[in-house]
Amino acid sequence: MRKPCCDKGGGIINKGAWSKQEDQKLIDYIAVHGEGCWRSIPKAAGLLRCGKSCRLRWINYLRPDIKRGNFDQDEEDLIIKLHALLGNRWSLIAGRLPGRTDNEVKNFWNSHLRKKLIRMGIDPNNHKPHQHISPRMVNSHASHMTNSSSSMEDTSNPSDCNNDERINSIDNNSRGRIDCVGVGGISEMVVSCVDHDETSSMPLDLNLDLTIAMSHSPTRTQILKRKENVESNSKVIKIEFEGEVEASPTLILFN
DNA sequence: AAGGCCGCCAACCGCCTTATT
DNA sequence: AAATAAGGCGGTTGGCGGCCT
Repeated sequence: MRKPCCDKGGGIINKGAWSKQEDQKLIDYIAVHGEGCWRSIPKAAGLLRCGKSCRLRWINYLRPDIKRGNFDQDEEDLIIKLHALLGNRWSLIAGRLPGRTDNEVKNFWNSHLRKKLIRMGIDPNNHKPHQHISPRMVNSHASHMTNSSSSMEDTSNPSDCNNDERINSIDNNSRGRIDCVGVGGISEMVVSCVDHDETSSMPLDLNLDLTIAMSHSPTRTQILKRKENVESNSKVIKIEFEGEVEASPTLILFN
């Protein structure tokens, strides 16, 4: 059997903020040996930390490919929309934002986006408008969220009024299907539930595999093609780009 | 200038899943 | 197949800095 991750017995384990020396030791060690068995890294690198702490420090702060600084409008929009689809699955959401970590996305959501949605009259938990907010206001909210990058936005689309209903349906019905519909590219994400008994008490288990292949050209992204596989009880949805359309790569899903 | 308040964010904690024996 | 360690994830906390009174 394996030994415990952290030596809770007697060894002295540092906690709290990392010093520059500790950071450097971890960087140096991983530069030579790569990421590997986190449990053995502290001892091997000469750190008085537990393996989990080393992993967290590396993943959230020291990794060279981390994109630091403010979130741009595209990223903000994407987080809001992915949160509507996935809920608090921060690692999944962060996976769609190159260079961002789950911790960073989570913090950004809790400190900025949640409050922003509340100010707009949107319940950040279910992305539904509060009772006193009219559907018109929701439309203007949707418009605001995408106007930075979407040239295909059409707030007069009556389907927009039902957007939050769809979002809610995937939150409450785990084994859902995402349909991409629209004219001239993907104009909206339609979430409908399939293979799920409304009356069952099955726990939420959103099994989505949103595989996105980027266009070879940075300025031209491609229309989504949806593939569906049925694996066990859940739908796995793979999304690839096919054909070309002018749009922001990160927002192609939601134009 | 000092103290209080608030927001941000790095880090910890504990639970769940996956891998290993 | 069962037990257990390791990894991964999301919720929460605590320290720090900036702003306000």
